[in-house]
Amino acid sequence: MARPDTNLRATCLAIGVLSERTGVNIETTRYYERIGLLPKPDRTAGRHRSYAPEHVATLAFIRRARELGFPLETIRDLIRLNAEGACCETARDVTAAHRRDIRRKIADLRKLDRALSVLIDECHPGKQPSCPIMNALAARQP
Amino acid sequence: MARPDTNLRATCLAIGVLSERTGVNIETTRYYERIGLLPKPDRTAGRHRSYAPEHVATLAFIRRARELGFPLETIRDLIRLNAEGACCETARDVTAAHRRDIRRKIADLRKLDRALSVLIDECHPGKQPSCPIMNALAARQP
DNA sequence: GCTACAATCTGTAGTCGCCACAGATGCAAG
DNA sequence: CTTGCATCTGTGGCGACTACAGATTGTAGC
Repeated sequence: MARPDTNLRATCLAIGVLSERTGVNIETTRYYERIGLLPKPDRTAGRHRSYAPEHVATLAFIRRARELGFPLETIRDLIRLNAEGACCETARDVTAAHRRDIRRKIADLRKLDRALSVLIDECHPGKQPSCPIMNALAARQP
Repeated sequence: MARPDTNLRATCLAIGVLSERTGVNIETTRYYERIGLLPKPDRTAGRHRSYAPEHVATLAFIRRARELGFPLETIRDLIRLNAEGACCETARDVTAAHRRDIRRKIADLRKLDRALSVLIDECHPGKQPSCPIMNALAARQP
């Protein structure tokens, strides 16, 4: 009748197992706890952390959000929203704002790409008296 | 005959003037010196930094390279290359490598953009029982 | 020369999101 | 009981700055 995980302890995980299961580095997990992103787990008699299933869920949540590039402070908000439920609109807004950030970064990087490409295209090693790339960097007056 | 800047001191700049002229923050300029990117300038009797024209040129070089997104360690190499002259091929290689980095970052960000867009498109606030964004983040098993 | 006030000085700590280490414990198997 | 791995705490590093605090120095007006 009583299955093994009727015992609460049995479902709890050491930090190493948690790490493997979620793909989050041990040190990173402790870091998340330190900054208050992951709740403090119970401890064993010897002060080792003992993670309950909800910790696994939260850490996996954090990992997936990180994979989507959300900053930790935003993830903090998302976790709160998720706990509150009924958050679809806000979640959408937060995600859309994040996508705007990403797109801004892409635009910035594309500008760099174009500028670098111009320099590279101008540069024909061995066929010019001076290097266009170095000239651009060392330009007297822009 | 003797023009004002026959006097060497006259062409030297305080850090504030250097900062304005190159557009590099004062603190940043000192930081570049600390990490050995910008050579240490002479000092006045009162230990204030006194920058010669070559410092202006180097700092302007650094600034332009930073605007192109080169990391400081690469800029260190570029400065050395520039001082050595006859560097066109290497400069081109360094720039091309940097462009590859930029393009990799763009590709990564575009992946994020697409993933976020899928979530945003799936999310229609008020028309669904649960939020697709939150479901994706809190997914039981990926 | 004196007095304000601005500029500069040094040194340190904070940012973001981790990762790595040292040295001390804890724990489980043989 | 010992061996050897896991975990503990605390600290410092990364990149590229920025922001102070508190002490000097430089300079302009009087």
